[in-house]
Amino acid sequence: MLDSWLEQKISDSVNDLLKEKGSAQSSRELLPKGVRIEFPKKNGFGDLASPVAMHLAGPLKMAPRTIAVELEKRLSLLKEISRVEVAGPGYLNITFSLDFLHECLNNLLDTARSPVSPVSSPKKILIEYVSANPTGPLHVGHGRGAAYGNSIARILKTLGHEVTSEYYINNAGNQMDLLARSTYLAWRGLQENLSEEERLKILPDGSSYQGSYVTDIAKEILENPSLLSDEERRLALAGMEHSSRFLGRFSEIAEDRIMQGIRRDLIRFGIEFDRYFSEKNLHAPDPADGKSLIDKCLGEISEFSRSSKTAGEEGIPDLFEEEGALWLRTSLLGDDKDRVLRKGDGNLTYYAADIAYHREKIAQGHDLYIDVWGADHHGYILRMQAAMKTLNALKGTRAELKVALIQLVNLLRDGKPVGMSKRSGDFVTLSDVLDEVGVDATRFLYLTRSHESSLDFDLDLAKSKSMDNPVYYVQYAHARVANLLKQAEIRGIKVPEKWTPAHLSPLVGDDEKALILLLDRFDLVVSECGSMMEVHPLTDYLTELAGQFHRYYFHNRILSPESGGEPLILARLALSSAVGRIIRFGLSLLGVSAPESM
RNA sequence: GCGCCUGUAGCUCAAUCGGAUAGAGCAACAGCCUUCUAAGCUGUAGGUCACUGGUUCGAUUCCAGUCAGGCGCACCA
Repeated sequence: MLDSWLEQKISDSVNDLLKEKGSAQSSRELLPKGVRIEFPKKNGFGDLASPVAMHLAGPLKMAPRTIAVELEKRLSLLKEISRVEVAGPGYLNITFSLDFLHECLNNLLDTARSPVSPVSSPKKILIEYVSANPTGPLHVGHGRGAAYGNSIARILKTLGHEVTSEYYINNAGNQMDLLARSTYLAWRGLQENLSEEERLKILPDGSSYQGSYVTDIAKEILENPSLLSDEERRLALAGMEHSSRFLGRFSEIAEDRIMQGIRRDLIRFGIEFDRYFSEKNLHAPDPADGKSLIDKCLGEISEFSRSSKTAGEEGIPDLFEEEGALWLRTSLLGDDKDRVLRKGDGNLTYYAADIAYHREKIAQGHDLYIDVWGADHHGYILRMQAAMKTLNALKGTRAELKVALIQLVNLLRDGKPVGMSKRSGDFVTLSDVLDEVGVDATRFLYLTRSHESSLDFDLDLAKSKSMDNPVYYVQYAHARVANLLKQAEIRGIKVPEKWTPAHLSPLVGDDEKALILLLDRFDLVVSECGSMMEVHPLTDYLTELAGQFHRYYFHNRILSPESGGEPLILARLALSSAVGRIIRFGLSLLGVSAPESM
């Protein structure tokens, strides 16, 4: 809040200066990116600093230091600022008055106000994440996408956006067929010794899903007679000749059980979706006209391609038929080649379904669509962006699509990578990791790095309850604050219902000032997370805040100061509880608990 | 071959969409518990920001090229 306040004041001063110079221009015109405010890393450069005089030097044709001195004259008149210094090539180093800092801290203590200010123009956002195929339990890679997507959603919501979250269930296509066959194979295997020949009939290319969950589902089907009809069971036992009559049932049951497991893992991980969207719904024919949503979508694009003058040019891909297939001209947007929607054999591609899915998204009228994908899908981004252009053009919408790619997770134990092969079934599931290290550490550690960097997830570190482990470091700071307030109560210290700046006036130490400045920055950190679509600035910030508080706590006897009496005790308690509040709030955005004691 | 991500201290990573002397945490070394939680704190040491050019008042940041690692390049999903 201090930064936006200062930005405004400097902007005013610049306008004032321009007016005096007889210029018709405004600060906004000369500084399209706004007045830059920096947080000096080192002491001695003021509380906040701005290089704005350097930025203005070019357009105004004046020396940066001359501009800085002019701005200094105006800024130093403000009672909120105790000192302005022109330094280096033309920096403005600003030091705030203590009264003003106390006022800011008082705002942070006011539980009626959110410590995060809302964005000026809230958007309607749909975020799709996880969307793991229902062919097996969530693994550690999915977990990272889940933690990221969920925290971004929480952050955007806190910033005042209207956020809906969605999970796309890829339950149509070959991999579901393979799952059904794998389950069927396991089910047969439980009842008889299958010949190699029979196995090959069930799984012609030999590969299958082999995790223990497949056997579990097969066992359940075997032990619960009501899952299959007598007819289905009879045909299934007879072999693959009538597979079309029973494989669908195996597929349904397997998908249902796996999705149940996925939902259970997600809830345990602190994640609930507003909606699950099933790919099957896109393929199902509408009883009214016999057409599926995909048919309708392709029909619309096809009609648009014929009738619209812009289709096929100006970066708006159109639809065309060639070599017996149906294509979208994605090469218009720099794709290596055009992409197939309906194959020569008449079957639809995954891409076609995904376009229809995004058409359904657009129909809901959001401003921004966020898709969170694994990094291995990056080749798909251009294609999807191309389809969005076409959809926007034909729908007359301006929906924006942002894709966040989540890089790989390397799971380490004893410093060595843990193998994760889905085929052999020995991969580590999210659930295993949660059993071993818990939800809090898992979520926090997933979010300590930019999603664009691959992440080493050290199981031993995650488990360790020591200072190496940032999540304990941060949570411990919160527990310390809670304990201080409890101790104060035990000692009969009465904490006021509502704090006022007068309560805070004893806070004059350098470390106290620094803590207030750091607390004040929280607002900006969260808003940056939102605009950059990154979560790790928040985990970094919380670690820094916790560290600064631990140091403060160590060096200052909060409940029994050397001197200063009750007013100082109260003031320090106020500062501590502000720290507690911000840590609690920040952890909640990460989906991590803030314990009262540890 | 083409595309995307990454290259910063011994290790894992930051660096506020071009700014001041590039910062943390581990690990190493030297210290601090009669106290509101030592799950903590203090100090020392550690760097050719992969390399080479370019853009400008200024580059770890932007551009081009080179090298290295990861991932992806289907009428699969």
